[in-house]
Amino acid sequence: MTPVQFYKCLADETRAKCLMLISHEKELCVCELTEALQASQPKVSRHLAQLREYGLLKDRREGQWIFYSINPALPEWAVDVINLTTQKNMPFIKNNLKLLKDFAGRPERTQVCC
Amino acid sequence: MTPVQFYKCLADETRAKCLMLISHEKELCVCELTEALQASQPKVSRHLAQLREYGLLKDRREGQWIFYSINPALPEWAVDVINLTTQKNMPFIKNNLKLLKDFAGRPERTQVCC
DNA sequence: TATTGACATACGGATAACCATATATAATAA
DNA sequence: TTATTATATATGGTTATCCGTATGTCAATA
Repeated sequence: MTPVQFYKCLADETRAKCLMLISHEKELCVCELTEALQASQPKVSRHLAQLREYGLLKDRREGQWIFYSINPALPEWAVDVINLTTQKNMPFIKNNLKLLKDFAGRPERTQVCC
Repeated sequence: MTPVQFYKCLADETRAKCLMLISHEKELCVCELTEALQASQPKVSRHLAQLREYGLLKDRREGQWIFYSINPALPEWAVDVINLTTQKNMPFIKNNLKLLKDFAGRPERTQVCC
């Protein structure tokens, strides 16, 4: 993983917000992100697939849902960059967090994350 | 400056290496970066202009040379990201630092940087 | 003032990135 | 087994990004 590959993953609004929301919420499924971003399902899914392929996210299935979280195998500096970006740019995802909070269809988690 | 705008600046090898080399050396001129990156002058100049326009770099003229350094007006989190990336990815710029060190045509600095 | 060296910018053309739409898969429920 | 819900992938078109080449600008010097 070169720095350039890593930053290409962050250089798109959909991907950046997915990472920041997941960094903030620890774990989110595709439909939650679709709602929070007000984006189409294939669009969100495609970007999540890219983040998984590049090793930034990991996924786990629970019933019909697939939950995404930050890949613990990611280099420490990259995790630090994601968390720092999230903490210092909360206004960037403020509206998305509200949409997520107001989303009625959020699935129950039976397993605790991490 | 949104996080996405910032990371688009880092999502290109030429720009990422320019930022990392400047982060490491404090200040570099265009001809030094052109040599270190083994790239064409217009290519380097164009990317530096973009980094300046987005507020990541500042420039100062000294005679014929234009020296670029990290813009002190940049948000702290962004400076931290650049420095962290540089410190934790030295192998990525190792060859470029050697080319810079071996470059015979480096200009003298009459002013001290920063 | 003419020349040289350092740097910036303008202009196409090539490539990569992104998106909407349609369709496929996988689990669950009827 | 059929239908439904959640998610993934494939296809083609559009836009953005990047680059090489040519040229312009500015300062120093002859």
